[in-house]
Amino acid sequence: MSDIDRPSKTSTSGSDGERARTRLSMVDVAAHAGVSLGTVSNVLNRPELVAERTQRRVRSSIAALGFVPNAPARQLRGGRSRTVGVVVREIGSPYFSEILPGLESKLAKEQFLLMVCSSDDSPDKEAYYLKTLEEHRVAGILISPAGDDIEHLIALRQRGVGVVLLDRLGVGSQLCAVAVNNVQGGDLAGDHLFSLGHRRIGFLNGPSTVRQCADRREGLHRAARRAGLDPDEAISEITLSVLNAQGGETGLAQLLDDERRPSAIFCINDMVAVGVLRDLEKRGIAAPGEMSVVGYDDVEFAALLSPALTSIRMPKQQLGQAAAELLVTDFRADDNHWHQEIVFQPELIIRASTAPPPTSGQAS
Amino acid sequence: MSDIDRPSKTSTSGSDGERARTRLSMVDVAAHAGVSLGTVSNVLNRPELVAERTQRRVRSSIAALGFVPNAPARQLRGGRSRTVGVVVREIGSPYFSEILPGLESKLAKEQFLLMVCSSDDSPDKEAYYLKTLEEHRVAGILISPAGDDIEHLIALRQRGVGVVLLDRLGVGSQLCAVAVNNVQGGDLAGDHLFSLGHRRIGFLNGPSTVRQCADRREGLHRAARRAGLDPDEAISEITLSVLNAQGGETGLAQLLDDERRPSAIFCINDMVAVGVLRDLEKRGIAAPGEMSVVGYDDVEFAALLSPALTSIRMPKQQLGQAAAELLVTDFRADDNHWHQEIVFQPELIIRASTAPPPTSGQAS
DNA sequence: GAGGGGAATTGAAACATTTCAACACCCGCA
DNA sequence: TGCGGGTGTTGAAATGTTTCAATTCCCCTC
Repeated sequence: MSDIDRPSKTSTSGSDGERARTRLSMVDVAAHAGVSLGTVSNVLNRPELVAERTQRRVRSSIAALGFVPNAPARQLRGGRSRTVGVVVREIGSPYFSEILPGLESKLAKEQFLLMVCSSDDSPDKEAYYLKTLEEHRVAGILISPAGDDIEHLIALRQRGVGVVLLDRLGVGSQLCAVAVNNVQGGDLAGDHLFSLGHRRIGFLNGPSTVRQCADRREGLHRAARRAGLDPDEAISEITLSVLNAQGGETGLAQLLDDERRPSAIFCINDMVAVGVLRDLEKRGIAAPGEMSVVGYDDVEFAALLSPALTSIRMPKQQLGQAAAELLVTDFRADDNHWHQEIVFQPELIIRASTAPPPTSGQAS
Repeated sequence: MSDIDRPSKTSTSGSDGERARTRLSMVDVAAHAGVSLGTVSNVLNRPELVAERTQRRVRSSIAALGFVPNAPARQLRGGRSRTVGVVVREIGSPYFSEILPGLESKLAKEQFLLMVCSSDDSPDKEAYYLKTLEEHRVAGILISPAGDDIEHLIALRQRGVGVVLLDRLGVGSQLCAVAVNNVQGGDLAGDHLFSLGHRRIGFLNGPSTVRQCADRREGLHRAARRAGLDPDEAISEITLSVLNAQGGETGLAQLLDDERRPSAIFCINDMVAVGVLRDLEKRGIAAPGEMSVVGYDDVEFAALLSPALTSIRMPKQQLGQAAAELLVTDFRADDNHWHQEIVFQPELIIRASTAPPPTSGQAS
């Protein structure tokens, strides 16, 4: 139990000189079956052109030799590939891991293989991955962009790569996109807190270069104004560099140090909220008694936290599926293709982490 | 808020006749720069052979034309590719999404691209993906196998594809493997419960065709015997077909119907435990007062459940990283390569979901 | 002024496919 | 007997690279 960091390495027998030197090619199959190269290809790609008898012969040669077609070579001549790239901002986040299954199931059905990349919110790493994916001649790319600028994605599209924005709208609709209305999400959260009577709320946001973050802030401000408050007065925003539980803890510390401590906190995602809740408990501050907390994304376990987390639900499964569908139709629509934007609406899920502020002030 | 299922589709302007017809190749670059094809290739692959002046000329032609190398063609001639396949059992599970980052970061550093596949525990789907990955000539495959049989993986290895078992040991060490000792994990959980005084525990297990499940059961039985109990008496095992919260709820229902209701439940993973906790609360059964619960995996949010979940921690980050490292050395070790198995030890994390049984019976 | 040697460049073969025009064969019909 | 028309099959070109032996060029030395 204590040697968790000291894995037991067990080097065991078995040097393998067995690695196949050279792979078999269709030429070998053709020779073995006594037919021409073209016929083997036809058996594989247009069997209706080949006589029954010949087909059987070729197929049994394939099986006998253990021939495995070479997809790259195939693609070289044939053109399009059956591969799509997925570039997410943080592969480990529950948010993306709840989107991925929707993507995967849809694309697997269409026989696509997924190349999954994590930009870790770095535009450089994103650029590197995009370049690499383009070199691999993927049929399309699903991406949740790291930065605000998406010119490079439009250019990519013009070079013939299908592009669908995930969780983000394009500018001037030059790209297909699937997104959730983040302004609305921020508004819902703010509206909920303000109408509970909160007059000053902390906002643990991500960098505003991330579009989602900027949008949610806008929604939050809108809700404040609608409640008759000055956003700059009512909202104390802190920019986190890491959007996980750790970030939530450091953000909370800053908010508590504030001379005008807020009575509620809106967190940019559920992981941040988790950190806040965890730290509130450690500090002996009651939630929601002394401090209300709202999360974002409504990941699967949000309902199971203590207290159960009020959050903004994103239809993640649908998001993934819709994106995959858009990409697939993008392929099919050979020429005159119209860019589509699908916008889902988020939903406020009220649970146990929000309540009116301790000394319910001047409610409007 | 109510139209979450009715996304607003906004078809907008922009049919693009812009799609590039034919891609440029190195031949075009060569022509533009006034050099031969071979020189362009050298600039890209062995710049030390090419004169400064020429390099500059070629590079500026590449930039001017917007040339993008063709990775498949490259691979065709060059041999090995920079792609690895990852086949997990359930892409959406928090368990795998906590392993993936470790893999990704390590392999990204080595300039590999990840093809991620989800077998959904179906050997057929797994076989399909393995075939497809092999056709793509991936350099290697990291896999958490769906079934017990891994002969096909050994064969794959012999055909020259690097294979590393993830979260599972091979038989007779014919493959590299990274795993956590599951027998030990089951033992830890059982030992904890039995020494708390529980004499009958429910075990929500997965299908025993899954090796991990069989191993954990073995550990659990071992702990029972060590506590002087007959495993068949002391353990009431239920096989779940789906290992998520839903499965946990249905499993709990069965355990409660049992004429000899257990006083504790050991769940095959944390998601199942989540379902159990959720349903216990719904039924008004106190945890851990009336029913103790132990999870497995110790996913990130286990500590945040209510009550905080006692669980078996797997070093997931390290698991991913170690697997990636093993695969990379597998590539480098050209010939006489020794298969390595790295076994991590799990750790019991005691939190608030376990306690002595209500009427502490005859403690040994 | 001839020859040697190193650096830079070239040309062609090779990689494993797909595609397509051309060919062979067989059958029925005039 | 010759001929048209399928149906199957073939051969060769094309795809975008890498690799490597061969070649050119230039400078230096004797």
